[in-house]
Amino acid sequence: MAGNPNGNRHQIMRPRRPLTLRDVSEASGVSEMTVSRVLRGKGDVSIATRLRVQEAAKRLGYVPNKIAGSLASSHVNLVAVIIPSLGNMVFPEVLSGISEVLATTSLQPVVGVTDYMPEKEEKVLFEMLSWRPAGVIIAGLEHSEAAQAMLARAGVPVVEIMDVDGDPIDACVGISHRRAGRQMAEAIIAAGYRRIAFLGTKMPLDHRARKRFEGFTQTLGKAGIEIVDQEFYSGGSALAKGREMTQTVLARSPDVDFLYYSNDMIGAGGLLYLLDNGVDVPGQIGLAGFNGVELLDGLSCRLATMDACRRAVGIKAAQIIAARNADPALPAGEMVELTPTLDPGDTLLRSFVA
Amino acid sequence: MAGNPNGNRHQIMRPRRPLTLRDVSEASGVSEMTVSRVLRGKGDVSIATRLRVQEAAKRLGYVPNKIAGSLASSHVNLVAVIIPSLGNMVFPEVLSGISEVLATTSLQPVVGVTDYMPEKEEKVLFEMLSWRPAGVIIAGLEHSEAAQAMLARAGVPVVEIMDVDGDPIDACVGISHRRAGRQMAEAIIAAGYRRIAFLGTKMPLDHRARKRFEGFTQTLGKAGIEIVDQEFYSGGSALAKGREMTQTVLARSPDVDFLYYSNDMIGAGGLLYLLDNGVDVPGQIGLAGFNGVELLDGLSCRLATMDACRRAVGIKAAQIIAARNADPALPAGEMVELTPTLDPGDTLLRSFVA
DNA sequence: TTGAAAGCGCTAACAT
DNA sequence: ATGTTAGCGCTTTCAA
Repeated sequence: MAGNPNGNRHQIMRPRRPLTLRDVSEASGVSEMTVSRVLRGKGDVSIATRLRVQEAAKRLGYVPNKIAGSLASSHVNLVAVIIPSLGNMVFPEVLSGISEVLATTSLQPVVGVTDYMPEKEEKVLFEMLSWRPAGVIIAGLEHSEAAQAMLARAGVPVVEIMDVDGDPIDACVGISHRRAGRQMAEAIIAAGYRRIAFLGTKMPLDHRARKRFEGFTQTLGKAGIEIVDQEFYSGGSALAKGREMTQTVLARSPDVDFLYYSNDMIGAGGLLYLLDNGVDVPGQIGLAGFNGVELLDGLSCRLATMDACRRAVGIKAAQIIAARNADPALPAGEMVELTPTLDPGDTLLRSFVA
Repeated sequence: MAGNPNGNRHQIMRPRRPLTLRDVSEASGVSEMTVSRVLRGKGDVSIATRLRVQEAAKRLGYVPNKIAGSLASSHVNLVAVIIPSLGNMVFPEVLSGISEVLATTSLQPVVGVTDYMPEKEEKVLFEMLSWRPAGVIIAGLEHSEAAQAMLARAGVPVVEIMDVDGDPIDACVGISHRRAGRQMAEAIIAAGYRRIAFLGTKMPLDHRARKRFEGFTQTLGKAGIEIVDQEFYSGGSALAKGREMTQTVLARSPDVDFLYYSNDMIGAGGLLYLLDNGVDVPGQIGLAGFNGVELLDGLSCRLATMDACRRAVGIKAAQIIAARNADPALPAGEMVELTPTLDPGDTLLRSFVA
């Protein structure tokens, strides 16, 4: 420092090899073991050594190698989160609940996306398990046999989320989509609608939408009502698709009085279409979607919907992982069924009965 | 198998220790090394041994340990992707471009979210670098000094995305937001609007929105026009916020004739508000947003916008990482500026001049 | 409070 | 085509 006539040449050539604990050890004159203790904040280290080590680590720009650390300690702070998609607003909200909780722990979420494809789910799961995560949060209860076997053998907490209609491998947090479909059917019937159409995603891929549909038609059936028409879609902008599908259904079945959509975005598209065409909503035609997508707050007319408790699901799932991680002796198989609330918005006539 | 009178008791007790290569080796009677070769598909292994090993691995349910593998080979197939948010439609689309390209390689994206907070970015980056990823894709050109130092020292390809207005550390893929702001200003002026307001996110956090704003006001200034009013927001549903902000601005500055929004969602909220209130769009008031959010296709009136080339950015960034990963001798510092296209939609009067 | 030795589960490099 | 040896960079365990 004092009087060091170092010229202003370029920085010292950096070694292109990543720094190791040993580099910090040599730079600070402290054993590797003690450096490791300082950097992890474990064990008793004198304040003096601690400072020397920290200074050296910072000066060198040392970034610990978690690969080596995890191998040595057989502890990985990663939680695998496997979801079908990031392209709609539903899973990002689950994620945000998960992140929020894990941020209070030493755990970190790692996200894998399956695009609703079982083979891809299997692949992503295998890939993630090969990093030996501390836990797995995975959407849905339907998985290939291989995937189920992997989850069962993983030896870490597994939380299946979003759905409770089925047999969980371990823990489970979600809502009953069958019940949600039934509840919506009841509300629609109570409001006096009778000629009801269903508009949804192509469903073999989306088990939750399928279960809602099943619960829905089942309850209608008990009331002696049959779906008047149905229409399915796959790709594209959901809003535009909702418009198209609605137009198609109305052309084919001009006498429908209710449209039940498998998600809010296509529902909103349908709503906009009807309003543009001067249809009396909810007098002539009522509508309902599913999810409680906050994104749509701000439409001139609020679509009836049912909240899927997405954030709450993420929070609870992460809490289970965190708790079991902190205390592996905790019992497995926790089951949490959340209760979605029906929001009639402006597109579902209020019924006279409660 | 034949004649084995095993009762139907529960499955064999599974050892709660994860399986290792050694287990597969013993089960198949093949050396660990050869098992390793089979499982990685590297090196010459006779078809017979290959089959024996694969059978054993599948039967046992062996999942390789990438932690050990990566440590031994010092190759990690992870690409760190660091973005500000998953809650709007912009970054998921970038991600999908990245995934699409990486899916054709052995690399895998791992996503970290910063919530537009520099400290969090630093933390997430440190955390991800400690897994020694094969590359880093990170949004923006503005990072804390510490973050810049980490990126520069990481020893792997770094691609800064979404923005080209600044000094990249290594490679860079994006659009010029200053230019985008200027271009939009030119179009608005050409269309004859003069009393222009700006409505946006609170900007210190969002450098790209800030740069658009700067380019925008700069070009207006050259034409002797000053922003009539401005309004900023932070949380909440963007659509609803767009409504609110628009109402606020109109109340405060009833004579505005153009509203420039920092993103499409709030722009759409504003548009819906104006239409609900019978304002003549784009005659009395014109509007424009930014991003080219496909989600909004399906609104009765198409908002003028500018495509941020999100998918293309993701694709190009991933290609750079993949190429440099395949051939580390490739030159660093590649710079790709994409050209956004202005879509006047239905909310920006066509100008007479080209 | 600090250090030395052993090894986590796998793969590179070198046999054979 | 297959096996053997020596680590990868860290942490655990034990000793001082």
